[in-house]
Amino acid sequence: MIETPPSTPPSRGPAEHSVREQIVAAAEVHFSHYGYEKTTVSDLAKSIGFSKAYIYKFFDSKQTIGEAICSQVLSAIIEAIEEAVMNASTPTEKFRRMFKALVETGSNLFFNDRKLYDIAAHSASEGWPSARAYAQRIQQLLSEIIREGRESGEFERKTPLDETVNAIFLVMHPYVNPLLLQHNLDLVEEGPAQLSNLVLRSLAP
Amino acid sequence: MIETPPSTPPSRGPAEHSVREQIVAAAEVHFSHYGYEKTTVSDLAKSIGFSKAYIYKFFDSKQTIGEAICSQVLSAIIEAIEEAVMNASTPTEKFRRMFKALVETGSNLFFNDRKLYDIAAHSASEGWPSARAYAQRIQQLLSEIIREGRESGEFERKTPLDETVNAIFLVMHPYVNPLLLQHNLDLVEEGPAQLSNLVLRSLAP
DNA sequence: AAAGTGACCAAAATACATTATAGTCACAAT
DNA sequence: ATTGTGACTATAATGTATTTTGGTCACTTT
Repeated sequence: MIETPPSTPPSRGPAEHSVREQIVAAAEVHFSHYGYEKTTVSDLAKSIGFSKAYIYKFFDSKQTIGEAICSQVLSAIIEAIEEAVMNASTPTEKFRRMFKALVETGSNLFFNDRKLYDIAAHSASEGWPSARAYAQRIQQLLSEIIREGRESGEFERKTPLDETVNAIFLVMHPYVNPLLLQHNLDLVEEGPAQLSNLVLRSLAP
Repeated sequence: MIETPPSTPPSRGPAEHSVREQIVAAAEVHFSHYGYEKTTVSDLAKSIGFSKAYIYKFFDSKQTIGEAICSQVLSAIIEAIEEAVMNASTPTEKFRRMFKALVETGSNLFFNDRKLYDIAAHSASEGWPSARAYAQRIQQLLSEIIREGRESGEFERKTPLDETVNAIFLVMHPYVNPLLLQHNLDLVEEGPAQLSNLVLRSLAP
C-alpha cells in the first residue's frame, strides 16, 4: 500500500527522509494517546531522540504535523468508503453504502479513537487543507456515482449534474464534517438510511 | 395580538402580573443590548426599580427569564414563516417559501439582532424547552404541508408520512437550529433553494 | 396575605502573576 | 552540504487570589 501524500506538500526539508517518518510515527502515537493539544513538540522530539529544533527542519509548524496525521486518519475513512462502494453493484446501492460507511466509520472513530477524532474535528473547524481535501474527495465520489447512475438510466437526467451533486452533498454535510457529526451521533442509525431514501427518491427518473 | 405562553408555564408567582411583564420587558432591552451573559439579574432589578430578590418571586432562575425572551424571538420567526406559507397557493410553493422564510428570518436576526440570536443559539445548544418547541412547531408545519400535498395528489403517497416528514426535517435541520445556521450563512443564498428542489423532486408522485 | 428587601452563601467569572510552549537562529559537528 | 543543537523570545496556557453573580431566606412593610 502506497502512502498518498494528499494535496498538502511537506513544507520543509526532504520529502523522503527517515526522520520525517519517525516524526509522523511518534506524532501518531502521542496524538492518539494524549491528544493534539496536550502533546508538545518537545515530547515528539524527545521520543525520537532528537532536539525540538530539528523537528522544524522537516515541518513548518506543529499544525503541519497535525495535518499529516489528520490526513492519514481521513484517508483511512476514505478508503473504507471506497471499499464499501466498490462492493456494490448498482449506483443506488453504491450511494446507500457510501452514506452508511461514511457515518459508520466516522462514529467508530469517535468511539474508539476519540483523540484522533478530535484532531479531525479541529481540522474541520479550522478549515485545514486535509479536511478540505477530504470533503472534496467525498464530493467527487458522489459525483461519480451520480454520473454512473445517469448513464445507466437509473437516475434522472433533467437536473443539472452540478446542482444535483451539490444539493446531495449539502444533505450529507452534517455527517461528512466531523465537527458536525458528533452532534448527530444519536441519529446515526436512522438518519442516513432515511436520508438515503429521500435522496434516491429525488433521483428517480 | 395575544401573547402565547408557548409550552413553558411560568414557574413562580402569579402568571398575570405587571411586575412579571416589567421584568420581561427589561430583559428584552438588556439582553438585546448587552447580551444574556453580560446582563446580571441585579441589572434587571435595578432598571425596574426593585430588588434582585423580588425578581425571584416571579422567575425560577435567570435561565427562565432567558427562555421567556428566547421564546418571544423564536415565536416571531414562526410567525414570519406562517405568514410566508399562508401567502402561497400550492403545497409545493408553501414548502419553498417555508424554507426560504426560515433561513431569511434566521439570518436577518443574526445580522440585525446578534445578541438575541446568541440567546437562541444558546437555547438550542442547551436544549431549552423554547428551542424544542420551536423545532417541533417547524416540524408540525412541515407535516401539514406534506399532508396537504398528498391529499391534493401533488406529492407521492407511497412512503410513510412519518418517514417523509422526518427525513425532510433532517435536511432542514442545519437551517432550523440557530446553533448550526450560523455555520451555514455563506450558503444561505443557494443552499435552501437547491435543497428545496431536491426535496420536491423526492416528493414527486 | 401580598409586596418587597438586605444580608448572606456557594459557585462562577475576572484579573493577574507565573510557567510552559511554539517557533527561530546562530552556530557546531560530520 | 547535511545533520544536529542549546539558548533565546514572544505568546499561549495554567494556577491562584479576588471579585461578581445567581440564588435563598428570614424578615419588614403595607
